[in-house]
Amino acid sequence: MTDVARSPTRREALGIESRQRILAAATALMAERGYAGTSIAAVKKKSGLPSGSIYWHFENKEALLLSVIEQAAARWIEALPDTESLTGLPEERIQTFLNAAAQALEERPEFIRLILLISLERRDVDSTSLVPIRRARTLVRERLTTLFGGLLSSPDPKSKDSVARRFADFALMVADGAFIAHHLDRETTDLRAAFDLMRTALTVFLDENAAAASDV
Amino acid sequence: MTDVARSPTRREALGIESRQRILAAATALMAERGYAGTSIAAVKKKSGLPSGSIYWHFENKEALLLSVIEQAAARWIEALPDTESLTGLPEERIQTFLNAAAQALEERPEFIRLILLISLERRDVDSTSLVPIRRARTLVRERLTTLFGGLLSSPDPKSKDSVARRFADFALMVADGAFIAHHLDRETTDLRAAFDLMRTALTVFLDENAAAASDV
Amino acid sequence: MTDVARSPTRREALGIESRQRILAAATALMAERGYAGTSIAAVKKKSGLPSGSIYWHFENKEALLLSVIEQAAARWIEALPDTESLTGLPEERIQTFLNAAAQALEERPEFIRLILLISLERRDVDSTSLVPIRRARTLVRERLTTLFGGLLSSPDPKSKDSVARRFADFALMVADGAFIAHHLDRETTDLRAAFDLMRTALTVFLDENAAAASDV
Amino acid sequence: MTDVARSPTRREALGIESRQRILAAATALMAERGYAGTSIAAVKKKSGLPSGSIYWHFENKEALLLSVIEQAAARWIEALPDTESLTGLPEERIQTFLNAAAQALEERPEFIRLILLISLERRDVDSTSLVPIRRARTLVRERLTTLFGGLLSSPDPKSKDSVARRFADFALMVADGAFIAHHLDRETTDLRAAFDLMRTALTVFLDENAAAASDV
DNA sequence: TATGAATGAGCATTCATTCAT
DNA sequence: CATGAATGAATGCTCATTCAT
Repeated sequence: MTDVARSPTRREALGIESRQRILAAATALMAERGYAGTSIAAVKKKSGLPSGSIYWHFENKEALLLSVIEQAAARWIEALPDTESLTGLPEERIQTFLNAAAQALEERPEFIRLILLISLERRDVDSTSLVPIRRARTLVRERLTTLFGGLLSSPDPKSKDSVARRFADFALMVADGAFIAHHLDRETTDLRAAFDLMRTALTVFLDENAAAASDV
Repeated sequence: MTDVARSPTRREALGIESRQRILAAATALMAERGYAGTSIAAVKKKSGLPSGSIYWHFENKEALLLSVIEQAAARWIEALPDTESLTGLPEERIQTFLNAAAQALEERPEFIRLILLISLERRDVDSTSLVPIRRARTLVRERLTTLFGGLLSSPDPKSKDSVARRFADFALMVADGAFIAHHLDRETTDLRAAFDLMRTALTVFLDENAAAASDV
Repeated sequence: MTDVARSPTRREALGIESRQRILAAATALMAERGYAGTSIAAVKKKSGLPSGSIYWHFENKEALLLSVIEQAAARWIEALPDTESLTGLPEERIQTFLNAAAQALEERPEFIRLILLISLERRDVDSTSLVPIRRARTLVRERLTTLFGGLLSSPDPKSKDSVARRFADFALMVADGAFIAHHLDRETTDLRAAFDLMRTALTVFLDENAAAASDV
Repeated sequence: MTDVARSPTRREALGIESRQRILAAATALMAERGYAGTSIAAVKKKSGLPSGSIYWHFENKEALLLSVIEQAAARWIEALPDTESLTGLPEERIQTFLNAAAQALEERPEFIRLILLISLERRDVDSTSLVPIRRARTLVRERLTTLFGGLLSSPDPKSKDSVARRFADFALMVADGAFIAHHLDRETTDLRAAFDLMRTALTVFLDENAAAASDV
């Protein structure tokens, strides 16, 4: 008896849609005003579903937040290009990856906004909501580490990985910082220029690394 | 003996101290839990002063937030070294400045935390609280621009300023991003390493700029 | 069996009863102490229902006041006899009507008390609550005008209506004034005597009118 | 040793003026919004004097109300003509008196408004504030009784007084009712017409009384 | 005589949550 | 699966009043 994925009944499908509507409303509100600033009444109003339904689908407000973050984190990861799909010269691969990241930042700022806001707001209150956030960030860092590792030319795999990791951390920092700058000083900030500068920096690091490696 | 600027009476001095106690409590709480997450009851409990007194010193919660931010922004600026006090070679100056910035980040993280949290949380609610934040950031950016301008060697002052400004933006981004990384992935993040990487990047940019300038 | 106007479920019936309990408590309190003098806590205590329930049934205190007034106005009108039901000689009809009015005043003074108090207290604050009051008074004035119109004997319908209207205004004034006298100087005031005097006055007016009409 | 009314010192005069300013502000506010609807903060704002000063001049809010009412009642009585000053035929005397009353109603509605509002609002809370109100009304009723008594021609002084008293009560009722009508249905109410009607009624009563007296 | 600062009880209202249907 | 009614704790804020100066 195989576990055949039976298609949901009409009733179930309706339930799934309701859940999704609540999740979408909560995501938008929490990304805008934070967790404490988002009332169940506001979610009810925005989703169009009665508050009772919200508590049918989610145990409580905390659980709703967790689902919101999990979904947002999953989508954030989906938006980033897979490192394996990148080809060409090192500089080209970096360029492609950073372009994709900058584009994701510009087009779907709500996810990063949500992640940053919640992680700042909830750190000392309840850290369970930070788990999926950390998991997602770790995944992104690993992807970046893999990318840089593939571009470095050190003979020592251990030091290579360490250098790649440092580059990855640096890239993530610039991305976060760029988002905040874009968010806070939108008029005076040129997001693309910042990513260009980062690309230059990373390319230079790579070149230095290549030179150091050939010295050996 | 003219009656200029009479010193405050005992009662007035007490009032000033009360105000300061409320402000300190509110700053700590809002930096930790955000604006919406900080209740007046919590401020009352933490400051030890009755809620009526809070409303005697501040018109409402919004006004309290504004005062909190203004004080935090002022202290944040005070903590940063003045560019004029920096001496030595370009690399040394950058190093000194970044060291001071990293130290401020490590020792007094609450101010940046507050600034980032509030600017994310309140953006779409009420932007008046963002005014002192933007003012402080602009001041820091200008200080950085001056620093880099003094180290660049372009003959064209206009392009020099433009380059210095881009470097300043970049540095601020890395600083913000570093704070977030430090905050979110404390175990896996090496703040000093990130600032070292930024220093390297900036030094390389400067060298490239020097080379480009001598080409002319 | 069509599904028209289904009877309320047990829960719904309970809700209606709750609403009615709140309304009754608020009516009694507001008629006694006015709008500003009636706290939600007092309504909660008197009705026995939690404050949250009050806000479930009424949007806010203002809306509760409006409902209170609407209900009171409706009952006030119900208490007054319909002019069409009056028979007999003019003097008898007037007597019957005034008796009913005096009785209503004595038995259910709360409604007039509420109407007078609120209309004095809220005039310059928010006049929406005066709308149902004005509507009710207009209806009473029209009923009185009809009554007097039926008793007058002027050949000119226009002047007849104008005279009837003046009599109606006058009767309403004496009724209001009688209530206040009854309220303020209860010991020294004889409500029935006042209504008797009014009846005499109105009868005399009618006679004068008849004489004037026959002169033509 | 006569009780020479020494003129107040400058300091005292200032105090009297402050007291008067507070009283004026409180009168206006309480006549508009009632006692419960008038906060000390509002009196402070309207009078321009600090709340501490209000409590220096008046023991508490209740005492302030009492002073407000006493002053208002005194002025209300002052505004009415003395019955002894009235001369001429009975009808003329009534006309003069009612004209003065109607004028007072139109020109200084705040006093009646205050008296009616407070007496409705405070009846069941604290009746001490009703004492000066009752005293003032009694005085007015007596003045009216004297006026009518002088116009009546009954040989029996006891019955004469009783009739005069009934007329006085009736006149007061119409006056109060006229004020309310003027207040509530200003557009549709003709205050002068109502007073004219009352005058007619009173004159008729007097004539009837004269006829009845001569019958004896 | 006057007053600005303070106080805690009380205010109207919203909150997250429960539950009978 | 869904929902409208209910609940009482907690919210931001105003209140009448006190008191050192």
